[in-house]
Amino acid sequence: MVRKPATDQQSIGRNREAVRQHNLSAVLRLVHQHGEISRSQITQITGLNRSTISDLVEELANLGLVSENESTTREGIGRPSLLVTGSENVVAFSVHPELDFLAVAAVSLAGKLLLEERVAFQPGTSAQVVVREAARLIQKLKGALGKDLKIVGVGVAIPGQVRLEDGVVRLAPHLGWVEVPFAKMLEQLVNLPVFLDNDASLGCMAERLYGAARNFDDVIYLFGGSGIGGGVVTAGVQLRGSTGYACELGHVRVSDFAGSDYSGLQGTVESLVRREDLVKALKLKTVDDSTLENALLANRSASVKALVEQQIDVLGAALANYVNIFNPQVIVLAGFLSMLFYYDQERMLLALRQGSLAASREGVIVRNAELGKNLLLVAAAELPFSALIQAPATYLL
Amino acid sequence: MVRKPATDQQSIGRNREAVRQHNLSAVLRLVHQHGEISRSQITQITGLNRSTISDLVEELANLGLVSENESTTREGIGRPSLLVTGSENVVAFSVHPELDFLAVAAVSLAGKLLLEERVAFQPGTSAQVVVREAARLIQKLKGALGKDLKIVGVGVAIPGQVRLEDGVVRLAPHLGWVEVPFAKMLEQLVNLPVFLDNDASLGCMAERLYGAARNFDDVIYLFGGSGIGGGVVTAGVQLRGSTGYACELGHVRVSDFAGSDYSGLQGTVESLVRREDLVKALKLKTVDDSTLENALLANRSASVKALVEQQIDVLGAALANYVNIFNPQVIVLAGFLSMLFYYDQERMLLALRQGSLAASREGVIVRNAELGKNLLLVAAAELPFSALIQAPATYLL
DNA sequence: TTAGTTTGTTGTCTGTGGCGACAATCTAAC
DNA sequence: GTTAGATTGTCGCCACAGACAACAAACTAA
Repeated sequence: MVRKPATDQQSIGRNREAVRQHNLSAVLRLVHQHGEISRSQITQITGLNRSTISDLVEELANLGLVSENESTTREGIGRPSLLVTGSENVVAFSVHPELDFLAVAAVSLAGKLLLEERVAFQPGTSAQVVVREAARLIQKLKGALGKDLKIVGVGVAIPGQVRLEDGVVRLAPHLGWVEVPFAKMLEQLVNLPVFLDNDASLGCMAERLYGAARNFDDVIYLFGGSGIGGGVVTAGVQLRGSTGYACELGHVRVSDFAGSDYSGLQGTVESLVRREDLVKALKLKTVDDSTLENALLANRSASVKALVEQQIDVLGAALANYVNIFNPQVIVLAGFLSMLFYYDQERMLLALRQGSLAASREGVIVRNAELGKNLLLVAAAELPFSALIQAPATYLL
Repeated sequence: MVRKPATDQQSIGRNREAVRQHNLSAVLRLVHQHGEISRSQITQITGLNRSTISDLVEELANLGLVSENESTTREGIGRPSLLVTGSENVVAFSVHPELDFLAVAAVSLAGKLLLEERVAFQPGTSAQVVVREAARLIQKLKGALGKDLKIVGVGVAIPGQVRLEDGVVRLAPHLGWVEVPFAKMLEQLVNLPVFLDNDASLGCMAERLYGAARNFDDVIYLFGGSGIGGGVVTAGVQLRGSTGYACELGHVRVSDFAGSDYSGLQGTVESLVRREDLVKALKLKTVDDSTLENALLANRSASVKALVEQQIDVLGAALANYVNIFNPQVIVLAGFLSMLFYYDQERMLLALRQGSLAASREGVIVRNAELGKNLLLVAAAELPFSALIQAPATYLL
């Protein structure tokens, strides 16, 4: 039951069925994205007729995907419009394996994180064990959620490269996984469709839907953890590449420097902008982001300052490259990269300016991410949801 | 009458009109791309019913956009299908200003280059003069083409950055143009809608439609002339960026080298892989591509070899960056970059391998461009044609 | 309470694509 | 040359999604 993540595949010809499916899909997408939206808003946004929207919403309600409620707030003139809400009974599970923990959550179609479980792991735990544990936690959550549920599937955020077609983890350097058929393994245990994606791509999607890149159609997202991952949205569409391995923004070479990154490449951003170098320079052991940030801002030593500034310069040059390539509207920095930006905003922007073409960088906004650590759990659930939204009438059979 | 180049803007809701327009558009696009295509092929590709296709083709024929002819070749079993051809009476003009010449052509909807005019110019000629000359040549071609014409518009290939919305040339370093409202200027003289685009983007589009990247949906195109320009297609869509200045692949920094490129950026591909360095090293004056290639391959001096190999290494590293970022299916090298690839294919591929992630580069094909110097004239005509194809029923009023 | 506004509902209409039957026109085999 | 088989074009009819108009419902503002 391995399935591709839903891409907006539009066959060339368009027939009646396709229209109906598209419109159902459009309405459900609006409901899902807004959490709660009035019929009249749907009418406005889609451009369809009132009666058509009425019909579409009724069909979605019959499918058990949305529910209609009378508005509670009294605002505006005229008859109040009915509010359409994503059903709380339609849920997806999300799974997020990381270096030293595993997180599993249940998320409702309305976008609410219903339940969450976290388990600590030894670094280097095998995929086998992680999959088993994920399956166990999913069963546990399923039990806790009650009976009347429609379960859409499982979304997994992987810190590494994923083959989207069949959910194989090609390489997750920090986890030490190579060619792990994660989706297949987990599907056999939970008997649900499992979708995988790269964590940074999901982070990008989440920031675009709910965070710092909301309402932008051309976004660059950079996440700094143990390595540096990236996500790109152009013209409102997530960049994936021919086989799903695009957006390796951390592995872009910007220098002749001979040090190498986690994947053995030289002179890349990831090899020059390293969280562990900061941790080491600050003589810390802890790996908590906020602790690191506080220590960084409190520290006054020249050597630390030089290191940070060097990282800022490299990151700024990398951003300039992305700007020349993508001409984005907004660049969102997440993880420890946020600290670098906060540390000396002007310096980073200067490096960006120096390396980019005037026209390309015009109007570019650089800002820090808004969403916290639950980001990825909500975003991963988006994978099965988007498959559902793609084909609302048929997906749940 | 300035217009945006057509982007596949689909409003969220889909009504009957939109369906009809989309299907008309899809059929016309197929006819245009294939030049000549049978009804049954259209039926297969679109997935629509025979009778629907019949209806759609009839409507397009009534609009004067296509014509139907009986097949001349006798192939296959069953009743032979009617061939649908783009009308020869529907034409677009294309304009290509370069450093030392101006080319203007008339291209039919069937994709045939009907007529062409070339005029030599002094480098540094003002935009005013170029526009006037372009208008004169367009009028001349119009006169030569006869009476029964439907003229779709004018497409212009600019060697520089273009604001797509209103056709302003922001910066064309080799021409010495800054902030030139080229589209507006030309429209006032010829009274036709004028569309501008970057030359490398158009080259990319042309190679994808008719050349080395045919049938690929994830393409990177690099053109080496006096500078280096790029074009990118991802998931079948041309990358444009938020305001149209994306794909400046030549201005991507890959080194700490302090030399700067035409736009003053340091360590970029364009600053390290320079055609004029090759010309100088070979002690040539001529700037013809084939002469340069012959001289390069004939030369045996160690210093030239070192220079070429250095350029190959830099270009390979840049390609590796693009591969990590875009995960393409094919990389197409055009202009003098073709020579570098031809000179030592293995060396360039080695550099690519060394700088890219294994998964990202899997299956990537590197090849030279196929289309010659008329490439851009045909591609530029694509701009007004794609506006027509976007709205076949209404575009010509 | 009334006028004005906006929205939901219902029944009807329109237009586009699907479908089946039949004719047209080919190839292949005898 | 003839016939069987296959594919395609055409025509008439049907189904169905969305548009539209009229009316009812439910609000605000005066």
